Amino acid sequence: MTKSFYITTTLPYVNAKPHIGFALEIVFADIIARYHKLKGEEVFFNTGTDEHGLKIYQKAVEGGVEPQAYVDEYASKVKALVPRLGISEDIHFIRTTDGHHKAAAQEFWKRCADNGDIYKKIYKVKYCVGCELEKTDSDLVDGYCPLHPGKELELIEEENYFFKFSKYQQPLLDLYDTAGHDFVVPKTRLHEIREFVSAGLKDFSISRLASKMPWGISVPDDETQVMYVWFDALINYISTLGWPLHQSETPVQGAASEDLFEKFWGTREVPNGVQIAGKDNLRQQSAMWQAMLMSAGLPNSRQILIHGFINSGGQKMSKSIGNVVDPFDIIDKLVQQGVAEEQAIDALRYWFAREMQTFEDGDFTWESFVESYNANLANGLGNLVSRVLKMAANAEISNYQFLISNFDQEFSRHLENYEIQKAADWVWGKIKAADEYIAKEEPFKTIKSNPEQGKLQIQDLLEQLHVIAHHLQPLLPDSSQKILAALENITLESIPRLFPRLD
RNA sequence: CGCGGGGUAGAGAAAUUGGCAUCUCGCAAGGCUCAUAACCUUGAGGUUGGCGGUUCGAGUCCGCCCCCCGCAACCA
Repeated sequence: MTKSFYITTTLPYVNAKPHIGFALEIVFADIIARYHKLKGEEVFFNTGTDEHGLKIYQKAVEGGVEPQAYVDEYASKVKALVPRLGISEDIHFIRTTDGHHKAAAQEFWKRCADNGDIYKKIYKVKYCVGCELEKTDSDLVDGYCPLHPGKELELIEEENYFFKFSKYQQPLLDLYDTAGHDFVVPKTRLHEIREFVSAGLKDFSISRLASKMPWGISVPDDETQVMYVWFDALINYISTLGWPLHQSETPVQGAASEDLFEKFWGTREVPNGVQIAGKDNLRQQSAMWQAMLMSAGLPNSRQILIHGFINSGGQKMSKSIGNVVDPFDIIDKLVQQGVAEEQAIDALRYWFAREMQTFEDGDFTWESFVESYNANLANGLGNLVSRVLKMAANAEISNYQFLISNFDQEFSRHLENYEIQKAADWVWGKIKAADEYIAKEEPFKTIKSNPEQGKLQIQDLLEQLHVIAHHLQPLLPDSSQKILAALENITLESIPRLFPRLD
């Protein structure tokens, strides 16, 4: 039986351009998805857009458009950006305004309610008249809104539905103990969430008054309330698989036609869902969502991967500092300097994979990006491809029967553990080894003194290059294909010039 | 004493169970000419934040102190 692999990103909220952090996340997910696909597994790779909520509603109203029209426009923009990061073409893209998602969210709610985990409670919110917005305690500075420090906050009461998160404290702790040390990766995040849950859980509100915030999914059997955005958003992980198949009377456009849920999300005994998210999402992914799944009587996730943040010039990216880095600006900048678009995309993917420590924070500066590009892509990979293929063409070796086309064990182990940086390091170790081989054996000399021996050395190098290109497939989909294609039929004219040096 | 993560050449990072402090970039010298002014070799550069302890031996284990960064719940 073919193994099945499921991975999902979080869904970006559609009120702004996708952030570089999301680009990092989806590229990581894509590398992992491609790896599993190349191993012959059946892969379901999910992303999409989170489209409900107050902010979106307000933006739409400000712009004088219907919320649906507003999110349609943004969703199509996000969707269009996906191929610009070299993401697998067969990725599934779910929108939380899709009909089958809404139906799934309502069914999910019902199951939690049937299990006695949803109740109504008066909810007090602090409201800043200046901003005309609700404020949470963490928004406040010394008890005042930082934007309107003089104004007293009003206390508003409204009745909302709450989810019995507190009931799941022990079940969650049990889950962390039994699901394995790699339930949350890296371990330190598992430790963090365990500490958080141990400290005690408070029930949280999961609805809003429809009269105040109409842009959401209706609460079943209560037209006056809509679901609070992220309660519905998390459910996309399974609604994308067509859950709950048997509850949907009429097929909805975009919904899966076969029962993909068990195949990819797995069962209680063998959970199979892998989620990747930023460190800001640790609680939602590994505590709240897990409690929600338990409440609905569904299998938990298999694994949750928590990546770090990208700082800019040593500081947190923020609009007020003006140091926000847009991933598409990086690509555009490379293109302006003469790098082909696909190569620019691969260069960005390279940076995410190799220059970011997979689960730690990283720092982006254009200078260090260029430095790493020149050292590893231009001088390292690109130059090696040129010199090896040129030698082969000169020696009139036009093709060669390659021996190895499996992933190396060590490389595989790194990717199975989601250690993307270590996997990339492995490949660049091979590149270095090939350069050293050339310096040591000097096949360009041998070919003159002892043609037969020289040919063998060059074939050895072609083999090494083939191994490198094979292992680069998940990381640099375009460049690796160009190298593999060039190896098929080697001529002086067909040598690809990958990653021209930047000034 | 709220929770968690850090501090290792100029910069960024590695270092199984304690066992020669290593790698990349940058810098200096040499080599090579197949290659994208690339590639290879060698070298300079360190009190591993501080003090004390355990040990034949500590970046690693223990104690105290100093500094940095996240989180602190309905910010999606």
